[in-house]
Amino acid sequence: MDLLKDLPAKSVDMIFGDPDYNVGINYNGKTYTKKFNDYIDWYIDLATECMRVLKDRGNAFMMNYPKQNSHLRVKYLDEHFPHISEYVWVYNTNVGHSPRRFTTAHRSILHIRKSKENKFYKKQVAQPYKNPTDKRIQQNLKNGSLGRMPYSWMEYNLVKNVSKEKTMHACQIPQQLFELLLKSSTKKGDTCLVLFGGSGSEIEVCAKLERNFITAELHPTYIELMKSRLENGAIPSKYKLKAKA
Amino acid sequence: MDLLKDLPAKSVDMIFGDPDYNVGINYNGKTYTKKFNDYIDWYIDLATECMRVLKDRGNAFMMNYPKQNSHLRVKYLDEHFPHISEYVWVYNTNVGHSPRRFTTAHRSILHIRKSKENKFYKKQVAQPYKNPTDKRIQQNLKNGSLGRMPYSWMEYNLVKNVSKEKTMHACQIPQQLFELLLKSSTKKGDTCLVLFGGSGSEIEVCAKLERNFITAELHPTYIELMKSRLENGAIPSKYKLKAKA
DNA sequence: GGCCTTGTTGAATCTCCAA
DNA sequence: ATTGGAGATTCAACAAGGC
Repeated sequence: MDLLKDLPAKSVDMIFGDPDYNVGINYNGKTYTKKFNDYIDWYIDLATECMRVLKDRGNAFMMNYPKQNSHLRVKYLDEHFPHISEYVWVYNTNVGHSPRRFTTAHRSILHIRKSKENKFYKKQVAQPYKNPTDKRIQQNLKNGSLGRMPYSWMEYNLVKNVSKEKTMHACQIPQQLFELLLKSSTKKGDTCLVLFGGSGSEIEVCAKLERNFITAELHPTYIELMKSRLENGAIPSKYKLKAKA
Repeated sequence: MDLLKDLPAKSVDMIFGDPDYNVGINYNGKTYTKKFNDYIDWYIDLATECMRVLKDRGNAFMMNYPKQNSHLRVKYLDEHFPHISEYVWVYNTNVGHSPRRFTTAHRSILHIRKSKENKFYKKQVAQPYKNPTDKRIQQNLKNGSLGRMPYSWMEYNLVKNVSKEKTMHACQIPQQLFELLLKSSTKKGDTCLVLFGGSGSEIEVCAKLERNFITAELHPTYIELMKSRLENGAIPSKYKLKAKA
């Protein structure tokens, strides 16, 4: 948060926030649970700073559970920003099958724009058509169309424990998901602010796609992880990494 | 709304609400905000009455766009009911592709329970397993398991113009979606309250599955439609149909 | 390579017990 | 009485490994 306050206003093109959800998960020995209302107050402060550092035509994405994002939206965002969309990341899961309600298997992502004139690069995130054999679709493809626009919902698998992508970090999001959001809202050389770098998987994507990044992560162990990941992956060191230990 | 106020407290097992979403009308800034707030006030009143008539162990489902449901939840539901889940209905679409954000292709469904002890019938809505060839899954099936629990998100196609299910009503929801919710929360002979019967497709499902129903629809034309649908479908007249014209 | 089998584990949820 | 947090429970999905 201190790092965030030091950043100049209107300085970043894209923000991705995937904070702790306040559900008592153990992050390498530490848990960070607060009362719900305190958590929301903190979340609003965080979002306020984010919106300050975001450029007027930039895009911010905040991921959380639906309830938390509803409160952020109603108690803060909707009062200040008229252009907000909600997206959902949906996935399959094999845990937590409650007998009295449906199992939670999605997250909310709020897309906040400061103006209607936000920069957005639809063509960079074209998705494969659902029915590529359709005659009209084939005509589209022949005419140079790269695919359909993404919808407000996207399905990606959770990063499973056994997956190669998986690190020691407790709750990684799939790189593909972040890549979609990043590509949709930035071009090469643009600056992306990743709140809570976590395991560094977002940073890796930024580097691969040649976006500059700024990140903050509280946990020293994760910082080491991120650093080594960047080095071992032979990622050019010109990308700036700020870390708050 | 008047009909709703006439219903006795704690008298229905399940409520499904799919109200008008208050969209399609462009007001300029301030007017929009006022109209939106008026809408939310109305929506809260509606939900308040619903929760009054719902049995203690019943289930209510309110469908709307994410923003509207966020406001309902934060400004009313979360203050009174601790057991709320948000589900999403996701679908494919080929309209409304905005160049500056992802196309809205999902709706929010709030599942409100008055207590943790709500009646819920998991077995009636078992879904197919994702990997039915797994030996352990096959063992489950052999032991009488009907499948896995549904997740918090479900994909069903929109009711298209060309579909047989389609009537003249503007925005029908798929019968399968309603069927899932109905089966999960009621048994034969239970009573279901359908707010805004619309074209009567929900009523048809209630009748088919032998649930009693109560509904209200403002538009006389739709009431005629519903009636003829029931009659032509040779549906027993024991099911009570209240209509407010 | 595909197909079958098995290992592994959970930003899920439930159940206690203590404050 | 309520709340809340730690620990136990559960089970189905993914990945990997073997044939």
